[in-house]
Amino acid sequence: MELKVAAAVACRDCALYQTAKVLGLETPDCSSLNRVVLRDHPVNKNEVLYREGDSFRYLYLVHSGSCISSATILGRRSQVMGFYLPGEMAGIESIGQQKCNHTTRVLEKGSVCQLDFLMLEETLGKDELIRVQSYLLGASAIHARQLQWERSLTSLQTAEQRVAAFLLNLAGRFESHGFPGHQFRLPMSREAIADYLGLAMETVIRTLKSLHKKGLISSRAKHIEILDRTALSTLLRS
Amino acid sequence: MELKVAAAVACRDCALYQTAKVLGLETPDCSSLNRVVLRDHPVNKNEVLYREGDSFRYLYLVHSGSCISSATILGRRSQVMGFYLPGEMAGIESIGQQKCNHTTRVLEKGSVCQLDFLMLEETLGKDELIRVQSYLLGASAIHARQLQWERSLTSLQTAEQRVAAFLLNLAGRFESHGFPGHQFRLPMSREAIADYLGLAMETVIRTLKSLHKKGLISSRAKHIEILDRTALSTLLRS
DNA sequence: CGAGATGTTGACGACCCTCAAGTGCAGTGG
DNA sequence: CCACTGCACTTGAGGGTCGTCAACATCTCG
Repeated sequence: MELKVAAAVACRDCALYQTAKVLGLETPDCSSLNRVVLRDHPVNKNEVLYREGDSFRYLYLVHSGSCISSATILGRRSQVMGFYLPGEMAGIESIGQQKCNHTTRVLEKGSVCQLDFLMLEETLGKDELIRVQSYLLGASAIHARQLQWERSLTSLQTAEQRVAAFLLNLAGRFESHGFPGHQFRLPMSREAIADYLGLAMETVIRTLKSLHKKGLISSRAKHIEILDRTALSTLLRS
Repeated sequence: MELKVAAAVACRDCALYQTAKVLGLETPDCSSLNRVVLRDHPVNKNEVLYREGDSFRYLYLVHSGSCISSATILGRRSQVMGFYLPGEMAGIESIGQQKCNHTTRVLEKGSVCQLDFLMLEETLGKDELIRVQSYLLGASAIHARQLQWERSLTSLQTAEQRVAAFLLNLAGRFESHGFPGHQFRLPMSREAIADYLGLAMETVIRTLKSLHKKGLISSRAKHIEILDRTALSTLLRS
């Protein structure tokens, strides 16, 4: 409808590109890169990238579109664990393990680059391997920071705080990948947000409306505009 | 008072020992090991191992006693992020980053082994470095799994579910380090549990009492006994 | 023994989950 | 162009859970 953003990261802003760089795969003709990377592979809505229990093999860089990942934890029904925006890397949460512990599917159709993680380890020399591992440790750390952020949602008491934190987090992530952070399109349904935040869908809806009425955001369908970022942040400080 | 367990892991059950093994530092006289590891260093209650913002340098293996870590996230007051039991590694959450993002202090006095992470990287040869990095990726993955578990607390609706999940998690961790899982001493205060779980202290107390009355656990001061593990697990399945 | 920290209990009210009914929108086929 | 269907979203009413506050008990340690 309105601003149907064909949001896509430039390759140089892409995390996989960084990976490729540390690999020394940045040759002029990209021949080495092409051995381990499948580039700009189109994916359709609801397509599954990988499933819980699959043996771990690939990292996916979301080039355009977006993904949602879920997992069954604590023996409960599958829960939404996170979202992958353009420029972010899916599959990273399974590094260091035999099997994937998330199921990740496409939320909005787009394209992904795919890196064969196993072939990487087999193909590389020692020096390259050291750089790759070192890079992956850094990537794991970034993933861990996001996990810690999500973990701290537990201590946010009100639905208003959780929704505000969610919007600010999305804004920051969009910005860090080169998109405007004050105005964006929510890739996911209200229900997915609710599941992710541990709230009921109705509560998410009412909270968005309430923030809208207070003038802190504009929320119309999937289009979000952040009008008063400072006030939103202040909500979090208990 | 009662069963003042001098809970301490045997060195072979210790995560640092595993590290040392992958390092090839397992020489008969331990001379190499002693270069990077400070062993069995006694620590007192409330002693700070490292502080938020410190530059990252050491990994700590809790040998006996226990630790609590906290962080300021979302711009709020410091929040309890986790506990380190005997056999677990503190500091792992800062791997891949310049600075520590947690403050970790001693909850019950005991002793820790300390590994100089920076000296490690300087001292080692390529092959050793590859093994270390590979091991650390695995350790990060374990840490990430615990983070994911904690993250999923958000979706547990009732206080009863959160407390049950907490007790089961502790039980599992004690067991995986060679201690009985059905009966243990809580190292931390009710307040710390509450903060960790995102609940009020009073709620934690009432919930423990309620679980006690239902016959699922026995809770007397810091002493916990798990009487019906199956029923506790069932509580989590919504 | 006394003082401060930690833990416990009760009363009350706000917040949010549940359930249920209703609205808007996209895609389909006549 | 219109009805029709399905789905996501919205709105309202009611009740339970848990946070807050305040008083009190117990534990710990000098």
